[in-house]
Amino acid sequence: MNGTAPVEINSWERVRAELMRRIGERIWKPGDRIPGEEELAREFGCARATVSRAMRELADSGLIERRRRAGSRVRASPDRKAVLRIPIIRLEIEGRGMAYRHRLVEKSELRPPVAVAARLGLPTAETLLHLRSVHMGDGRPFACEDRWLNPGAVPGVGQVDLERISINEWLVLNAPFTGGDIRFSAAAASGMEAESLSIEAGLPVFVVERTTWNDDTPITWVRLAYPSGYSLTTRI
Amino acid sequence: MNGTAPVEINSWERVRAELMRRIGERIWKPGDRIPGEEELAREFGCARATVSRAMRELADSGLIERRRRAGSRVRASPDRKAVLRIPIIRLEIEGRGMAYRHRLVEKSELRPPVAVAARLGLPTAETLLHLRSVHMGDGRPFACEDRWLNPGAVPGVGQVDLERISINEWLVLNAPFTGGDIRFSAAAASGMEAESLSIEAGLPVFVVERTTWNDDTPITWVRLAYPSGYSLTTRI
DNA sequence: AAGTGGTCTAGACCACACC
DNA sequence: GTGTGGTCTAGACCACTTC
Repeated sequence: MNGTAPVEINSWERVRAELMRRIGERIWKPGDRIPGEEELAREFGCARATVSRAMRELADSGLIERRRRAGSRVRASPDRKAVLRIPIIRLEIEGRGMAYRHRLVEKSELRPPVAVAARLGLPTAETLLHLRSVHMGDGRPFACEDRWLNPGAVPGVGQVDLERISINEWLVLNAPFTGGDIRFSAAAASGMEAESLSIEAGLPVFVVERTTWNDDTPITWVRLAYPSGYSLTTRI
Repeated sequence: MNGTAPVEINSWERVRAELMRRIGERIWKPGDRIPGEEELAREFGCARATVSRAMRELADSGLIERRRRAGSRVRASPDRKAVLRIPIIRLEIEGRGMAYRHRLVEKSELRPPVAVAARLGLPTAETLLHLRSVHMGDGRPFACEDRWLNPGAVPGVGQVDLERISINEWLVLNAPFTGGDIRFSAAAASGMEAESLSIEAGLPVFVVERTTWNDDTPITWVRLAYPSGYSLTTRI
C-alpha cells in the first residue's frame, strides 16, 4: 500500500479532485475507509494541512464522513448542500421584468394560533404582529404572504411604513437571523389565498413555510403561497 | 481605531462568533467594509490563518463577501446554504414507519421529448431509457416517478433487476454525480399521475424535478410527484 | 493507551484587482 | 505598483474515540 512514488499534486483543490476521482470511479467504494491524512500527504508530497483542507471540503459536501480515531469513510448516500436564498420578493418579480406592487391586507396584534406559536416556541398568550400581504407583478397577484412576527425580536418594526416597503423586504434587509427552517409543499388554495391570488379555491398552490430565529429568539413565521406555474430552482 | 488591547479570543470559532455578533448587532452594517485579516489577527491576538478560517466560514454561509485587494464587506441579503438530500425513497417511507413496496410501471427505450432532451443537453435523436415507477407505503401510493436515464452515463444499469431494487435507490447507491439542479413546484395532477397515485386528476401534487450529471455527462432527469400532504423540510 | 482528525502558529509566497 | 485575500509549509499540541 505504501512506497508509492509521490504524484506531485499541489494545492488542496487538486488533492480534492483526485480524491473525488477515486470516490467517483469506485476505487474507494461507499463505506470504505480512506487512508489517513498523513499517509495521503506523503503520497501527494504536500503538507498534512493541505490534505486536511481537501478532506474537510469533501466532508462539507457530504462525500465522506470523518471521525477521530476511526478515520474517514466514503458515505453511501451523499448529502449535498444547495444554496437557498431568502428572496426579496420585489426583486424576484422585477427580475422577471414585471413591475412590482404590494398590498398590505391586514395588520393586527393578535394571539397566534397554537400551530404558529408552537413553531415559534412561544406561549399562545403572547400577542404577535399578524401581517397579510399580496405581492403583485404587473398588477397580477404573484404570491401571498401570511406572517406572524415577534415584535420583541425586531426592534424598530413598529416605526416602519409597511405600505411603502413590504415587510418581507424590510426584514431581509434589517433583521439578522442565525437560523431557520423551511418547508416546501403543495396545497389546495384556501378561500382566503384564492381570493388574494385571484384564482379559484382548491387550485394548486406552491407553499413555502419558513421560521427564522436569532440565536434563541424566534423572529417570524411566514407562509408564502404561489399559484401553480411558479417554481423554485436551485443547484446542487 | 487601533491600539485596542488584544481581546484574547482563540480558535476560529470564537473569532467567527465575535464577527457574527458585530454583524448581527449592526456594528458593521450591510455594505460596510470589515477590517483586514491582519488587523483582526492583531486585535484578537491570533494568527492570520485563524482569522482567515473564520472569515472563510462567514463567506461560506453568505454573511460576508470577500474580494482580493478590495477587502471583505457585509452582505446585504445573505444567501444561506441548506442541506438537500437526494433521498432513497424506500428509506423515506420506512422512516415514517410504513412498509415499502414499489412498482415498475414502464420500462422502454425511447427518444425523449424535446423538453427532457434540452434539460439533459442531449440530442433528441438519441434514445434514452424511460422508466416510470410508483413508490408505496403500506400499500398506498406515496410518490410517482417519471425518469429518463442516459444509459451511457451509468454502465451496468442494464443488468439491474429493477423489480427488486428501485431505480431511485440503485442510482443513489451506484451512480456518482458531481452536480445537478433541482426544481420545486406545485401542479395539478396529470391523468397518469392521478392514476398512479390513486387521486383525482387536478388535485395538487408537490413536484420535484431533478437533473444530475457527472462532470459534463448528463445522467438522468426525473420528475417526482407527491400527493398533497407531503412536505419537504430543511434547515438553514 | 494510542491513533486519528482538528486546530493553531509564524512565516512565506502567490494571485488578483484596483490604482 | 501595491494591498488584500488565498494558499502552503513544518511543526506542534489538543480532543476525541476506539482499542
